[in-house]
Amino acid sequence: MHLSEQEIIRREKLQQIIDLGIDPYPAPLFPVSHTSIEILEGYQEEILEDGTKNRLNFQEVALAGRLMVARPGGKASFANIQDAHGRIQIYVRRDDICPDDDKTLYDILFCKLLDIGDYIGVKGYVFKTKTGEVSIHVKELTLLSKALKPLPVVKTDHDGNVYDAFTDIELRYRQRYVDLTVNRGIKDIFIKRAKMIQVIRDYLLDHGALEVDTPVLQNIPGGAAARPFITHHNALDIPLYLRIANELYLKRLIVGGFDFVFEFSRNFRNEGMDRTHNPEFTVLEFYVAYKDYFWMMDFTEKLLEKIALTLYGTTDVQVGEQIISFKAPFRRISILEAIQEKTGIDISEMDEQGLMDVCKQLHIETQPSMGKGKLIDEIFGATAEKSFIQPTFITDYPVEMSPLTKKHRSKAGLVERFELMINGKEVANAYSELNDPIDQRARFEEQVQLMERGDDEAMFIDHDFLRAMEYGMPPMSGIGFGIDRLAMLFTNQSSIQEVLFFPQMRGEGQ
RNA sequence: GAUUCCGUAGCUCAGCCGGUAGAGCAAUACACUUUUAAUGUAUGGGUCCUGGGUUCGAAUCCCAGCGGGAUCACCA
Repeated sequence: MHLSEQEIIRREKLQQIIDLGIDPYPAPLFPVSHTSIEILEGYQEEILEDGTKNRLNFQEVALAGRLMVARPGGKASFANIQDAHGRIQIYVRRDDICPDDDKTLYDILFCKLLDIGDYIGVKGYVFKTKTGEVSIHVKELTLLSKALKPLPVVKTDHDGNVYDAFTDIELRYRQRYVDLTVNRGIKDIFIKRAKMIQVIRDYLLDHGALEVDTPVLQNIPGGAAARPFITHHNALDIPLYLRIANELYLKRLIVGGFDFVFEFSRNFRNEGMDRTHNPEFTVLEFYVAYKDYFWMMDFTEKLLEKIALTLYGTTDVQVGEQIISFKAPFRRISILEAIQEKTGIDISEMDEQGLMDVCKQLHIETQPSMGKGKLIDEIFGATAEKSFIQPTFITDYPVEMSPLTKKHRSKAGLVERFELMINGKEVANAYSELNDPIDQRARFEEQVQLMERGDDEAMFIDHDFLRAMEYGMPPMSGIGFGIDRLAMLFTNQSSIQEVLFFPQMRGEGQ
């Protein structure tokens, strides 16, 4: 193993610590009593008539964290420790932590052998220094874990200027632990993401939903049009697929008598990666019996409004250069109207050849395998999709590209489906779900024909799913939310990798 | 997958019309004994992504590969 000079020095220090009889990785718990932020926000003192200060709280505290900045001196030192919530200054006086003649703990351990990144625990009382900084006067100091690699040292001055930030994107993603440790604001992105998910979960639970788990390993990868990852079960000697969606399983549960189920589903798709696609990603799907897609639009816009209000206290959220308003209700427009609005072309009565001609006219590439539905989707994607910045429900898609969706109650050739577009991207996809088993079987068979025409993303027939439907499936509406995309919106990030702790990377090839 | 840019010390970067490497922070030592990105002086630290090629000589030019970013295409 190749070690840098600094790593060698730290290993030597580690040995010296051991030689002093100090365990660099002690086992006993450290009784943390407060967090940095509790102290920084809660410290109180009063100034007496004679001008002296009287500390009112935090007479005994115990904190643990990483040593991040040290300004050692001969008899007293200042340093910062960083815990999960922030940084706080500590004041270490030699004669306090070494009350006897033996000053080793201060002179050697603290001044010589501790490094940036080491975990320490301190006990003492809180005071305000003469420069006005709330600090911990340390009475007792414990090494909790020695760090053998040097962290990047990122410094911020009082004007908020950052010096020597750890910015290499590849290193930040590969060593997210370092990114989280040294770069301010990274944790906040993930905390916001977690809060967003919590708001959604609470909202669903408040409306009577049941959170469920369904298989990740599936015999038939159903519920979406996508290329799956394939794996193999040794004992059964069968191929298994990592799920591309959980839709068909949640619907089986509705058949079984639940009326509102949801799952945060990690899905896997063996397709390209870019700043909005990771091979594994999270989709929230939920299904509600006896509802239709109009109900789902109402429910969805209220949910998003609630997320915005909870995270930001307002419905207006800054996303890139845009201010996005999550104030319900959202605009609703059918896909055919949207295309007409953006291009002036009315394609509602066109057949496959007519659509092909429109594509040619608009310089959109087509494949012979594309059916009518796919062509309409291509036209929408090329001409209209990106222009929907404010939340908009695009409704009433062609039946060909929606094999799991109920036929529209009044518009022939269309289905009761909507996609929610925000900032030019699809965030959610929902239907009045198809529950007619005869129709469902026919739709699957059309998918088989598409597959034979060369569409490698057409759906497989799931006979068990059809069987379930034949037992009777109540009418319902369902939706899938791209949780990562939603997290990008609500944290103002333009790359999916910034909202995933560990985005997919190639091997480092050691 | 295509195009394009990038890969130099622990971190951030300079050096790139070829002459075998520099800065700041970090580290080490000494001095100073202190506050708040940054005290001073000195020192150490590099398979310049990897492998080939051109050349007397390659971090620098050429080719291939590996890894990453951006844009485009497909997909959520």
